[in-house]
Amino acid sequence: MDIDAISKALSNPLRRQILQWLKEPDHYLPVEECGGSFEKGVCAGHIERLGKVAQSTMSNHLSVLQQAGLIQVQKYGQWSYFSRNEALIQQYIEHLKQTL
Amino acid sequence: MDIDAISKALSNPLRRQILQWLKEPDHYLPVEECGGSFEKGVCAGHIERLGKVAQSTMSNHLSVLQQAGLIQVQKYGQWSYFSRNEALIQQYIEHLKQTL
DNA sequence: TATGAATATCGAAAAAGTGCGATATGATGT
DNA sequence: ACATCATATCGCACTTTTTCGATATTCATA
Repeated sequence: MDIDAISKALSNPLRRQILQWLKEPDHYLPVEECGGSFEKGVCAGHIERLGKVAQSTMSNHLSVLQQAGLIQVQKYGQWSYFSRNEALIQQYIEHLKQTL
Repeated sequence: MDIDAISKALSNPLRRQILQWLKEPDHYLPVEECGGSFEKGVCAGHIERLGKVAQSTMSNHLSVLQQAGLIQVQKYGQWSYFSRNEALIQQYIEHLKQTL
């Protein structure tokens, strides 16, 4: 668990927002467009439409979250499905409870 | 509770370290030099000696932590005694548990 | 009042983060 | 093969963060 990478990833408001979107995608996104379910995660394009930034910017934020381990990617064809790494998120909160 | 200010404050490794030092000052600092106890907190000079950065740099980090509300200052004469704001720290962890 | 000690603030330089458009990559469909 | 769509990466500008030395402030004391 890379505390520094996680802390930095969480220091950006849009990246925190992305984690919220991924938590309950059906509250924010039309499930029909995502293969009928969010089981595999949410594809980058949908997240991009929610955050009002350029495609390359969003791609970069997703990459930062991924490198910190907070989200995972599964690729199906030309789509990238992002989902939260709940285990790591819990582990990080637990770490804060112990050390912060 | 300013989530953004707290997140940014915690995104720096030295500032996280400072919070640890303040958590158990007697593990790191000589209590004799601090008026016989750490009840009021720890004075800036002691923290400066632990972190190997310039005095102005440390002063700035302490200021960032303070503006986020994570630590408090009490001034006695020419000394500034810093201590953790445990209530806010707990509140922040609780917030993460709910929203992250 | 002059000196020193503890801390804060200022100004500048370097480093890191953020954002965008353009381009590249890689899969899909015609 | 070619055009298209989804996503990633590149190059660059802009902003913010980090750090430092120098200076200011504030209090204590000779």
